[in-house]
Amino acid sequence: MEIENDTRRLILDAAERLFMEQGYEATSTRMVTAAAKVNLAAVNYHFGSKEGLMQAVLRRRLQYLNEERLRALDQAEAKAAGQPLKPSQIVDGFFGTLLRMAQDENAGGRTFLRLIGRSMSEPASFIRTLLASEYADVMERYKVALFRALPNVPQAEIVWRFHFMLGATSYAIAGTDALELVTDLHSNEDPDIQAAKLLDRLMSFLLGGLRAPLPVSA
Amino acid sequence: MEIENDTRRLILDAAERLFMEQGYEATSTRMVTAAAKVNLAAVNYHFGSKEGLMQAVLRRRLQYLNEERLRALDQAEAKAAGQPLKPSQIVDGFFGTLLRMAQDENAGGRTFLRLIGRSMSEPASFIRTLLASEYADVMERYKVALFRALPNVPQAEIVWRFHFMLGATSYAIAGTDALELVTDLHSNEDPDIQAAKLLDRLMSFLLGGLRAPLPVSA
DNA sequence: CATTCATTCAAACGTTCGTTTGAAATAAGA
DNA sequence: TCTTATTTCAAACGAACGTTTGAATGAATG
Repeated sequence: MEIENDTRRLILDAAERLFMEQGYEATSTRMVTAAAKVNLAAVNYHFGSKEGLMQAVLRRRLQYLNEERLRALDQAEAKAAGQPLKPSQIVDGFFGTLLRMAQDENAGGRTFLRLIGRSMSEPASFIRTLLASEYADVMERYKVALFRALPNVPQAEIVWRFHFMLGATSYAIAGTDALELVTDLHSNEDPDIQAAKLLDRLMSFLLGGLRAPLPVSA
Repeated sequence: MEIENDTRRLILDAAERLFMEQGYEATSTRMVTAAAKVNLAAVNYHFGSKEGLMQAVLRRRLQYLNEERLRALDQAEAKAAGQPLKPSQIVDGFFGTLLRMAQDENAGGRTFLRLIGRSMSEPASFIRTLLASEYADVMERYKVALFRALPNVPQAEIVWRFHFMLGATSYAIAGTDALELVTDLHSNEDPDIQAAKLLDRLMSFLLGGLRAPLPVSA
């Protein structure tokens, strides 16, 4: 009766959560199928392999995320009518779009957000290959926008700073666990408010870094 | 004839490199002992378990690193004679000390640098537990120094920004692989010069983020 | 030289892994 | 309704995993 296969979605949801919590290698197909309450063989039947499952998990969310990112950039550039964008607009289009997905449970919510943060540092090469190909277009567009927005900054420097921004972001969202390494803050706030505050805090930090004085050696 | 056991060091060196390249889960004890050219049982004989090996690998370098960090802070505070330090001094003491280790092959060099970057996002909980305990003292000292250096910034905000700095750094050093996701820069420069430039670039970015205007919601 | 101790070694342990199989169940099409 | 795909299922596959064992080896000690 369903348009979308039920078993597929159950597996994707369970895998998304488990890959987020334990990483790719430490998650077995048996854990996934047990959590999804489907037969063990269903992973290989529907996704071919564990690798294929991971790819499907990532792609399901990344496609929507990166479409939204391109849409945000299109919209800002249309409004700017040929003028360069402000760096804050660009940073918000890229990182703000990501963090706002955390408040959309249909788009994976915080689980997907943390999965993305973790996936960026997964060692398995097929994961980095997938991320690279899924990100290629959107990365190119945003790089060009930043080059235009910061014409006095060497392009190599901008690329580096983009890279630093990615790191700060993926690490910030990958784990509250890692955060507890740094602090012993415990908040009882509404998670949505927490997420909004994180976005504000992160945006300030990223923009400060992006617009910092150039290093002497550059 | 050796003071330090030879097999132990061979295993630690091989494990350091393999854990760095493939992560903890994806590295088997058989890979380690094969690379070290020692018997398979040597890991369990000398380190008790694979977990014990990972702990020894991390501890060997972290102890030296964090001693150096405390030394740098002691030295700067002695020279300041009670006055608060400059943020740049503190950031350099923490992150500069780390990045300068990359140029010291006796301290693990770039291999250890990248292992640290990767370990920060390893999912295995015993790794995060180890990192938390190894970092506890040094983190506390640096936090206090930052609080004093930035008396007008809410302490919670400083903790967050420390966290963002950790993320930007660990990600930046974890992989040239990940970097190639962002850019297609290929450099033929001397690795030492590259490392020095990375330090300059990263320091500029981190300081810019640390001193950025506060978010409106803060 | 005899003895003790730490280390190395080949072999095997039981477990878990990702994947495959072929039959049973269910849905769809003629 | 009969037939044909599609999907689910229990069971098993071989391979690789971390770890253990007990004998062989070597160095140090008396």
